[in-house]
Amino acid sequence: MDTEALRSFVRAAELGQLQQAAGELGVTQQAVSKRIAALERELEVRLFTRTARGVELTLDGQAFLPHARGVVAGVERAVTAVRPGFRALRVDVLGLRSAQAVVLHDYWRSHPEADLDVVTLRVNDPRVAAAAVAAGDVDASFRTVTDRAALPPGVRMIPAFDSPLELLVGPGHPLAAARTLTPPRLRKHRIWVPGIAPRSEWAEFYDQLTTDFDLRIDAAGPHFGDEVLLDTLADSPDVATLVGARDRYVWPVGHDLRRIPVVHPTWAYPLSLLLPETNPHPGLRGLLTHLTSLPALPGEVWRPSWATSPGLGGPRAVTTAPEGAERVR
Amino acid sequence: MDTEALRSFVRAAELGQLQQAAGELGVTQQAVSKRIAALERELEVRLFTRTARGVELTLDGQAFLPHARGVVAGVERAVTAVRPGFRALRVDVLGLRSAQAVVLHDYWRSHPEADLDVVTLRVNDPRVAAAAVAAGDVDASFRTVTDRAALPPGVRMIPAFDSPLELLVGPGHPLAAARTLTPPRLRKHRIWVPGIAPRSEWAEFYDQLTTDFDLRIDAAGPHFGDEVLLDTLADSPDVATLVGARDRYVWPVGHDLRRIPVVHPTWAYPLSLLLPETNPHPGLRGLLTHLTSLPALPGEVWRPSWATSPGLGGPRAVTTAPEGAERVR
DNA sequence: CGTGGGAAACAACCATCGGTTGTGCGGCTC
DNA sequence: GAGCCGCACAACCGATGGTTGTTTCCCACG
Repeated sequence: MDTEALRSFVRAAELGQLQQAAGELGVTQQAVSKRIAALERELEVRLFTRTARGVELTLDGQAFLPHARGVVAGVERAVTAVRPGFRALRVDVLGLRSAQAVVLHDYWRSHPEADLDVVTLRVNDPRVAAAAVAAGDVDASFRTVTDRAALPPGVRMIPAFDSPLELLVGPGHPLAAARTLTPPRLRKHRIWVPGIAPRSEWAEFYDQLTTDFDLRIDAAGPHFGDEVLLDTLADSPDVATLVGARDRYVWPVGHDLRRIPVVHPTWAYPLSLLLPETNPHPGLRGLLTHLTSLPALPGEVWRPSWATSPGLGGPRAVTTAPEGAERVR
Repeated sequence: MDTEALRSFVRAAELGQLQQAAGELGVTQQAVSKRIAALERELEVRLFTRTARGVELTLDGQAFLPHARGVVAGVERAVTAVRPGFRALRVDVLGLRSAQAVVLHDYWRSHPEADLDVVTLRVNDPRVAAAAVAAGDVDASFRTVTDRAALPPGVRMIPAFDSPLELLVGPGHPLAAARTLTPPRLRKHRIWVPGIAPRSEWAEFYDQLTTDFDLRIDAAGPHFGDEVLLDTLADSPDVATLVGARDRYVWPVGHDLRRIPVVHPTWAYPLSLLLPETNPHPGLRGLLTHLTSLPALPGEVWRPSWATSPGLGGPRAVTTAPEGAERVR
């Protein structure tokens, strides 16, 4: 079935004339007549009764019309969904349960009219994500490239928001009862953060954390999925892990895991957003505004060196970074 | 855009292979490849990345897929909406505000899963409606053919339900304050029922009513629409009309019209249903069951002669007419 | 490191389709 | 009854979408 035929049918039904419909569609009356005839042949029903001054819907035609309209509208949406420059804002996140996705969800809930596509590129290397941004495959990506030289031309990186870390432990862990924790209390406890790719920004983050606070962070070993991690934590009396405060984790009620904020200082993982320097998606503006409106972390905050080095935008509070938003057209 | 191409795209995306998709669709791999290529050319984006062991959706492909699914499903629905034997049950009513439509609406509300199309044939002659039933254009029609010989072959008529009449008057009418009315009290009052086609079953109904109860029913004159009728009633101190108790009429609050039931006896307009004798629509069964489950009119009931003559099914209560339903396959 | 296999793309060919112009036909309208 | 309006039919033609045969590419495996 040809969607052009459906379009012709809808227009002809609305106008009550093949002639006029043909004119609007930029083809001859005969072409429209053939399209309708083909449709009728395919459906094996008559859609129009032909009268002296046009056409009139049969009952079958009346029943068919709303469906045809729906299909035509669907095709329209389908095309605009991928049309470069018109499609929905497409933002890459690390995972659908990450704090990034939560923030995006919040944004969408407060701006339901925003056309937003949340995708996961399924690549680890942030440089690959940056390349995807450069190529226009995605309009923005919540990734951090710690080495500015690795940023492809045409892509810039701006601070997005700080994700505070929490300790996640099972009920048998010695720290399980704490309401909050300060870094010194975590010394000598084993912190297990599996699946950290070597030389990634996460590896660097935990390296600095380990050094600055004299911790035992075990970032080695493959990650077999959140389920395995959570199962292990639930049963273990001495293993803990770190998660973002806004990351979504779900576990069976029996696990009885505890999330304990770390304070004095709060450990903040600074999330960045990669976006094209030129011709950013118009929908980005709203997202950036939303990001700048997020409240800053309260109290004393620790960040990794790259977030405080002037080479990458300097140590500026997220709440006072309007330039990033303003520079977007 | 060709919906076959969309179908191929969806299937290929699900299977991750053009080859298999081609097999399922009954065409060669090359055909599917060309369809996808055409789609990509039309959309000006790549939908798949080609790998050694199949295809994988690009981000654009991922964004496009749900829309493509929607369109394919829409086409499916559109086709079944008119496919003879599979389409929704299509019932003709005199008007969307008539008691018939109200009953159908009740039926649909109690059976939301029933696929029901309520249509108005926009013809006055019940024989034309009967012909539409015979031709299969509609599956049933709430019409009454008083002369059995006028029923086309293959169409039968069964009693549907009785519609009790009420007097509709303006606030200035002498009967406006009555809670109920008996026929003798209506004598000498002018009852205006415009738009009755001569020799129609409605004309016959009012003829018999006039004769049996010695009324002044003025059934002449064209009907300029309910608005005109209601406006006239609202202002007139001596004009009344008859409406079905379940007919939906709406008027401005200022009109202050009154609906007054007629009792001892209740005047019942017997509604009938025309339906094909053979191969009725499967959905009809549920509707007929619903009709037989409607409560009979309470008290003393008057009906026109054709509803009580044995030639057309005899005087039987609607509530005791299961044969009609049972005989439907 | 070459090789075989699997999957998609490319090429050539052909029937069909969808578009065009030209013409016929049936109902209104005057 | 003549003219007009609007749709259908006919003939024609380039584009399209299908086929078979062949090539290319990537990966796995010996």
